[in-house]
Amino acid sequence: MNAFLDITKALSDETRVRALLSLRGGELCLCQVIEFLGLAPSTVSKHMDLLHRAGLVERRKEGRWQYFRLAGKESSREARGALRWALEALRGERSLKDDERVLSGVRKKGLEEVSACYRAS
Amino acid sequence: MNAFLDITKALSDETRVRALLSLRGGELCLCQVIEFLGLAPSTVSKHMDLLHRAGLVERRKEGRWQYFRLAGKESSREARGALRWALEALRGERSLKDDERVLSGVRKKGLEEVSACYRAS
DNA sequence: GATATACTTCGTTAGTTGACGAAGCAACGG
DNA sequence: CCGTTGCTTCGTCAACTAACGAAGTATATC
Repeated sequence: MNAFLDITKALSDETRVRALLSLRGGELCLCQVIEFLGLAPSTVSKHMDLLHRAGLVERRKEGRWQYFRLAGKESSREARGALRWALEALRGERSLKDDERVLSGVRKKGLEEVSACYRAS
Repeated sequence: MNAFLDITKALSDETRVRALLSLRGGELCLCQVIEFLGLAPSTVSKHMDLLHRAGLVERRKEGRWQYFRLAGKESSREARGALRWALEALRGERSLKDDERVLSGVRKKGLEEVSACYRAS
C-alpha cells in the first residue's frame, strides 16, 4: 500500500508528470529538466527525488551531473506497472505538445549551453 | 492530462483507496462505506464524490440511498485503465487484510442495522 | 589550493487537503 | 403536513505541499 501511495502521490502533480514524460526520449541531466520546466533548481531536484523514491525513475551520477531515466528492469514490479499504465494513459496527450517542442530544443543543446542558460536565470 | 491528474489525485489518499477497494465485492451504500471506514459522513461523502468525479466509481441513487460500484463499461477508457492497474497493483495487499474482515461484517448486516450503528456514533 | 559548477538541503511562505460538526436538502413514514 | 433518515454543503482548523532563495556539499578546472 505504501509503495502504491508513493507512486500515486508522485503522479498526482502536473509538474512531476511532465518531468517524468520528458524522459520518454531517453535520459536527461537534471539541468536539462530544470531548463525544460523553467523552475528553480531546488524545486526540480526535489521533484526528481520524489519520482526516484517512488521507483518511477532511475538516477545515475556522472561527475557533477545527475542523469535520470525512466524505470527499467531494475525497478520494482509495481513501479514498472505504474509506468506502463501512465505512459499508455498519456500517450498523445494534446496538452503536452508544447512540452515536446521545448524538449527537443533542450535535447539538441549541449549540456554546457543548457547550464549557461540555467545560470543566467 | 486533467483526467489523468483527477485519477492520480483520487488514488493518492489511503482512505480513498480503501474505499475504492471496498467495492471490489460489489456495490455498497454510502452508509456502509461510512461504517467500514469509521469516519464522519461528510468526509466519506466527499471522498466518494472525488472517486466518482475521477470516473473510478459509478453512483446510483435509490430512494434515500446512494449506491456506489466500481467503474464499468460506461466509464471512460482512462478511468477503466486506471482501475485495472490499481486493482492489479493492490491485489493481495497484506495491509488490507483487516479491511476485508471488517468489510464482510458490514456486508452481512442489513442496511438498517448499519444505519443504526452510524446513527449511534 | 582556489574558483566555479551542478546539485542538495533548509527555512519560509502561500495555497491545498483531510478531518470534523453544524446546518441544509431530499425522500420516505407517520 | 411533520418528523426522521440518508446524504451533501459549508465553514473551520490542523497538517501537508509546491514554490522560492540562501546556504551547503561535491566534483571538476584553473
